[in-house]
Amino acid sequence: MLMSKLVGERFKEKPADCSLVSHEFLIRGGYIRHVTNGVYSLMTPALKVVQNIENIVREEMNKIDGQEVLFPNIMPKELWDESGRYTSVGSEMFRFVDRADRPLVLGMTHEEPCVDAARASATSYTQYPFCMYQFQTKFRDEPRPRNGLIRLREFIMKDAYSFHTSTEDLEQYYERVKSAYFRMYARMGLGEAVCVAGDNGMMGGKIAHEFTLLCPAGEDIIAHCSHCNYYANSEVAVSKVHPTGRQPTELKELTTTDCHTVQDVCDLCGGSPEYFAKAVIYRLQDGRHVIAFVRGDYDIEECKLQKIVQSELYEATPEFLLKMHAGSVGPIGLMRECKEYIVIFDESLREEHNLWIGANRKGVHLTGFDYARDLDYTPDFVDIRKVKVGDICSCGKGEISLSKGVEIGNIFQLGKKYTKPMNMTYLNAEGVACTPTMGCYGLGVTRCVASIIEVNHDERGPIWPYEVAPFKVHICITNTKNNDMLQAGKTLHDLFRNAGIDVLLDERKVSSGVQFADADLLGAPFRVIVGRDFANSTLDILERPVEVSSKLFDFSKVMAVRDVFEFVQNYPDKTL
RNA sequence: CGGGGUGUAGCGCAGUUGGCUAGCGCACUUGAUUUGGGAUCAAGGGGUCGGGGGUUCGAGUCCCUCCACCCCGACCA
Repeated sequence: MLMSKLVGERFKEKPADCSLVSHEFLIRGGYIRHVTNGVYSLMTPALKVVQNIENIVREEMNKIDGQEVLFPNIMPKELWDESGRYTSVGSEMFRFVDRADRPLVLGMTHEEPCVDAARASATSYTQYPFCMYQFQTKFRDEPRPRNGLIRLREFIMKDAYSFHTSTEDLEQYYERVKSAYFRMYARMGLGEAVCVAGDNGMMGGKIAHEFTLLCPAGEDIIAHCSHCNYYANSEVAVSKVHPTGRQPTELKELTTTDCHTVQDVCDLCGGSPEYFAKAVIYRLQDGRHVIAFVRGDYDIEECKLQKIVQSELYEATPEFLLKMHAGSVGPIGLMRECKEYIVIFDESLREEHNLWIGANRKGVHLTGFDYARDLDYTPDFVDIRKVKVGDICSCGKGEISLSKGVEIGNIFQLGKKYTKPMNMTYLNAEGVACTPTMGCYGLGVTRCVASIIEVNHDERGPIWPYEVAPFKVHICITNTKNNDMLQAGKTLHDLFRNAGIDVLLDERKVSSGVQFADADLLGAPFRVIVGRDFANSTLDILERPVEVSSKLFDFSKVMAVRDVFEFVQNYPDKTL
């Protein structure tokens, strides 16, 4: 490829509105072009990275017996009615009608067409297990796309679906996929990715893991243990609390006029947040409210609470807050459950015997609360809190710390969530009709492009790992008026191109500074410079980003060009 | 969906209480001099000022309305 013909502008200035380096370099390097909210055109360099990632993923999926397919993007409403997701997923799905007013959807994930295809033919247990996968554009009407290729409304994903005749078989395959994922990420330069326990979200099923790249650009919070190998998304992360060890005492009243928060009461009365049973109130789908008590130094993890109450959570109504004396809500006098509300206690309160609570009267709190003595029922303590730095890991030995992470893949054990409602069955060895169990495995290809840059760059641009690099070799000719130099560059270019190695030749009549800056943005792992040392019959070869490692090659004979070629081809670390 | 903001050349921006032919930097074209880290000089090309409507002798500027995009939040495999 000739640099003068490469479509896509490169910029010197950092564009406004780029808070991530990957976003900045993708725009500045001419990799992507913004089209509309959360939608980009992928120019040649970006598409080459996508294709290189796809090739890695394809190889690894084939190694675990995946078969590549392509499901459609346009699907009829009826198919999504079968699984119940036409109504359950909400406005994240793009919906439209055709000329005959038939309702259609754009694919945001492909369990439905996959089950539809599989159920037609996989009717005998002898055909199991099997796995189908595809690379497909997904459409999701995200509330807030952002950060370049990290969060898009239209993006490329590898999604895979496996079918099994037993849970054990699914679990075994699940582990094979896990290993394959680690191999894929290592090959594409995301070797630091970790596998974390995750939420199953809209996919359903019980067991779910996410592959997460721990880096500051991430939008997820990942908890991990300093001792064991525990990693979990904070949405589902569990921990043990340090009990305060405070001793039982009598109930006493505190006057807390104008106190609205735990901190207000602490400031006025000298307490500490962990003394409190704090009330957090949400409204439920059925119109009732949930009053969730958690120790004052913790916050509610809404994802966990939603699962406990089996409902979405909404903001509490002002009427209810007024009636309950929000700011002074406490457990004494509340029923466990009634027509208006339900009460839930977090585990962090189980060991506490001298809690500060609201008195359910404006401007009054109580100290010395002991649920065993002061409630006429024993609460069911459940885990609804966000883990916190310094918590004890469930292993009992390590401490929890929190990091940001980008979710670059996820795997789910779906069970029969789709196969059952969609009436997929096979006959087992006894001739009995059974419902297969299913797993699904996603990997965000476009998101990986951005993630690779996040962890492989310097201040001048991306440094692509060899296997995903859009161009493996970037040849700069610093004086294109010199015909010999031009010819040497072209010879080398043709050599690489004819060997099937992606190569870029910068033969533009621009200053070397412009060439080098553009080369930095395009991030080829090797750079060959036909320049000032050409007069001494030598070429420079650089590996990004270490300019000091430049190596000079004798260029006095044509054979020496081949030396450069072989050097790059045989470079020991090129697959790193 | 709530709060805030921005729309003027490919990109980044200026444009005063309404005023004359709509400007600047980068990029682009041509010529000359440069050529190992984003060169210099000269001459050029490129605009429905987001769309529509209104006020006015006159609108990039004021009013109404619609749209798009960005940021914060809610939300979210």
